[in-house]
Amino acid sequence: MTNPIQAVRGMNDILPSETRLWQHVENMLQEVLHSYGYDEIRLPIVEKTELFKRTIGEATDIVEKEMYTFADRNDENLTLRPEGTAGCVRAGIEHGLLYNQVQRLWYHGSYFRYERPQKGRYRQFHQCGAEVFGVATPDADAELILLSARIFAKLGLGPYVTLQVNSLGSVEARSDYRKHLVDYLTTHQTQLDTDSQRRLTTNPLRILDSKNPAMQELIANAPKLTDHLDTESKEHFATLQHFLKNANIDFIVNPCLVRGLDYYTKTVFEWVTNELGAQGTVCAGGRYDGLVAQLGGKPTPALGFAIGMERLILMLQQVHKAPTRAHAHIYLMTDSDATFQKGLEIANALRDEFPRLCILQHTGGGNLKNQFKKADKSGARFAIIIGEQELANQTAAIKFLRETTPQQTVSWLEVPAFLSRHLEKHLVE
RNA sequence: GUGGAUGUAACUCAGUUGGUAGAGUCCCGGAUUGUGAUUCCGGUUGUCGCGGGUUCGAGCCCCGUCAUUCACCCCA
Repeated sequence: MTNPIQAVRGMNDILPSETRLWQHVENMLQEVLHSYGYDEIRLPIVEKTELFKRTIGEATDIVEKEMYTFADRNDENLTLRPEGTAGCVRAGIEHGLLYNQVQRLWYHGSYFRYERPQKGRYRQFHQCGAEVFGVATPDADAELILLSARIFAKLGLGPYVTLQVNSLGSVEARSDYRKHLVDYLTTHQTQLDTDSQRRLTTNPLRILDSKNPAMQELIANAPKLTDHLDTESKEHFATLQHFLKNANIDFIVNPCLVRGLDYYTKTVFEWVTNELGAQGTVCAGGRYDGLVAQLGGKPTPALGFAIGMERLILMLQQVHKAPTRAHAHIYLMTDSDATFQKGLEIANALRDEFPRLCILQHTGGGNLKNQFKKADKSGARFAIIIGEQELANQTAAIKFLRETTPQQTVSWLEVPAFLSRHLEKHLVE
């Protein structure tokens, strides 16, 4: 045997034992988003590199060292998308979706970042994102957060997540604050750890987010972003909190919450959990009022969030013990070419009659004992046996695999009626 | 990019100071030539991640490498 080729590091196969759960989560997300009036948009996986450099920020880790970037055959510089907002805004501008209108969009797909894989963090990962364009007022922020809260509630994850919110203020207020913070930190430079020394020039706001216990006192005494907010942002943030309280959404204001991407303004929020080890953020988002104009569109306020699908799935697997296997409902067995042929006919007739049923017809030969073993494993409630005897009599033997009711023999024509009598209603409607 | 842990059967894992590769589950056959999940009997699991080195001899010791995993960094 030659050496088997393995998957690329950090890029995972989602196996049949997991896809049920993925489908369940995806269906639920789609349902909730639709119920809030969001429309799906499907976007390319590859964009021009320039798009991400201009939106995410040239000095961020994502752009500096985590992008899968390559030149195509025409020497165009392209990148596998590391996040969704940039492409969504690009498409919105390109197709005139953002001009003088309110637009609610959602999307779902694969993203790529070249990082060391870890629990809840992979090189190819999946996000489900939602974006709202054209609303400047904090009611949109509130609605978006409520939508995310509904998703966690519907998945039964409410008790395991907490909502953190903060406001970064306007672009001007933020850069003003940044100056104050850098001044403060520079005077205490000797107390900074090596990571923070580096961040002092690249991304000083992130120092507030440091996990190093030795840094906490220094951070606690640092100038507060809240004290440097512009009046409009303050009011915006206050109104948002008011809406959230009245909607009975629990949240905590975390003044140290700083998102990693450059384009955020005013509201930022994260849903975090303790169930995932170091990767606690399962959903994150915020407002980015400047981005549309920055990419050449008419100035348009906007906001959105993204959910990390792998993290959501990991949480569900950890918190509930979700059944993940598909169950057959009926296992159909035969014992010769002629009976197999008849079995195909009967199975297809049943599929016409009951589209929801999963009918597994045995293939691969073997005696009946063997076939019954497989039938048992399939999870089916009924085994339908078409042997030579049944073929001659135009009947089917139907055995109850999960209860002690004795096996019955019914004519071919009566099989559908038998099943509608005995199977759960939702399967045979 | 940095640090720790782990790679033995399809799966979960043993493997003694270095001396012929093990168990359970699964799978297959039989007890029951047309009836499963229980029971009993029998059987197949293998480049011990890969490549070097030390040794009479390496799953075990040494070096390298790849992968997985956890954490840092960063982020969903």
